[in-house]
Amino acid sequence: MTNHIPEATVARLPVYLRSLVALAATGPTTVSSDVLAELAGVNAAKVRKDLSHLGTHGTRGVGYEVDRLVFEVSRALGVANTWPVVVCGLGNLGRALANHTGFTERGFPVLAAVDVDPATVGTVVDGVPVHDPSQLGAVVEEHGIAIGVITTPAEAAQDTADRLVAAGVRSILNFAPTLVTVPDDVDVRAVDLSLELQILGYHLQRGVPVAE
Amino acid sequence: MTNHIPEATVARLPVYLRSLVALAATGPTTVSSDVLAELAGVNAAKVRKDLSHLGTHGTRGVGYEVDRLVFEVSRALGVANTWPVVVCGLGNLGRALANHTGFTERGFPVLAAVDVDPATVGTVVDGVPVHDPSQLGAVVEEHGIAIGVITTPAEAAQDTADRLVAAGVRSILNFAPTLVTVPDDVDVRAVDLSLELQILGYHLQRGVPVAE
DNA sequence: GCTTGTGAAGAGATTCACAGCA
DNA sequence: TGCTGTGAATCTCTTCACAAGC
Repeated sequence: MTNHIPEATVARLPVYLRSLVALAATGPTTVSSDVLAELAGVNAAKVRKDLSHLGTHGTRGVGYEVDRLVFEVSRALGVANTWPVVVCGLGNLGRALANHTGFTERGFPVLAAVDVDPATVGTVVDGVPVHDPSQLGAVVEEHGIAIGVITTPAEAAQDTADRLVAAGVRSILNFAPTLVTVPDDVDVRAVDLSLELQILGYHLQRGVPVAE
Repeated sequence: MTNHIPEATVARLPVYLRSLVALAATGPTTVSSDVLAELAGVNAAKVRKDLSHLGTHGTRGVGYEVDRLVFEVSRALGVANTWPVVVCGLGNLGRALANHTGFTERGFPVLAAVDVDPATVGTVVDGVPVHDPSQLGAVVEEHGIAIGVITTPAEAAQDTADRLVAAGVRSILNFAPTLVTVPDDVDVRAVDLSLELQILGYHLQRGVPVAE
């Protein structure tokens, strides 16, 4: 039932949710696995199997009720929760993320930032107060920070991760192009922008496109 | 041999390369699969199997020669090539990426940008000339653009992708939170920043950390 | 009719475990 | 002895295909 959703499915749930919300805005009250598959860019069997992990009930011959599906996917993802975020490192990327409206919209408000630059510490950038890294503990406690985003240079990433962990943060999104090591009970996801380009470059070089 | 490297391996090659380059800077001339595994955050058997796809030759009892491995991984990835990039959409994220030094360093110089804002079209932002979307064809031709990065709002993403494809671009990195549909011979990779946070949020809500 | 839900088959990736070699 | 290279086993995810039900 709702227990133990495979990781591959979890990674697709936000995509379904996105598609369903967009669909709901355009009218239809029910949707078939075929249509949802098209909207999400996957195949219909996968949609059905994924949704079956939520203990959903579509109607044979008809499809799924859109509103109910939005509710069930949202609940599975825990979208009702709000998880405050701290952005660590206000370079170009950090600033862009601190200012990214999509985060707040989806329940991930950026409530604080930290940076080593004494000139920015103490100021408010795009509505986000900037603190010194040494203050992370207090910042996390004050704002109930649940997620740390690392946008420092690679050299500072591990130190930043250590500070986040020490401050009690157990979820980290790491944009620095380096591995960060954390205790087992901390969840790290890495996003390496250059890596994505390198993968595209690999295919370009081989002249072999990949349908996706 | 060098033919047909599994996608999962391709996705790890840049990580190995990153680790190897960092390692080379610190001294050792050889590296075992064990050590490389540690640096890259994977396990040793995976490293060996991945490298075997490159037709590498380590030395039993010793390990791999670092320089040679850097060369072989680089060649497999086609890192010697330079792939010019156009950034489409100069919002916060687009600006950050246009200005991202890591791209140029790794062979993906951002040579042009496009944006719908008439006030920025014709100007140069952080050394990158900004054009009108209608000029994409000319821009691609002039700079030999190989990769298009989409950082527009979701509503404009499909239109932008269509223009890129029409201009002859066959590799797209899509940051817009929506599916873009392209012909089979075009390679699209999607990076959805909110999606990454939603996956972290899922684990938070379940209280179950994931070792990674 | 049409579409779900799901066992079973298939494909791919990971890990094991060990023979082979320096 | 130490470490690679790799078949075999295992695990995970995907896809097929069809019975069940509206």
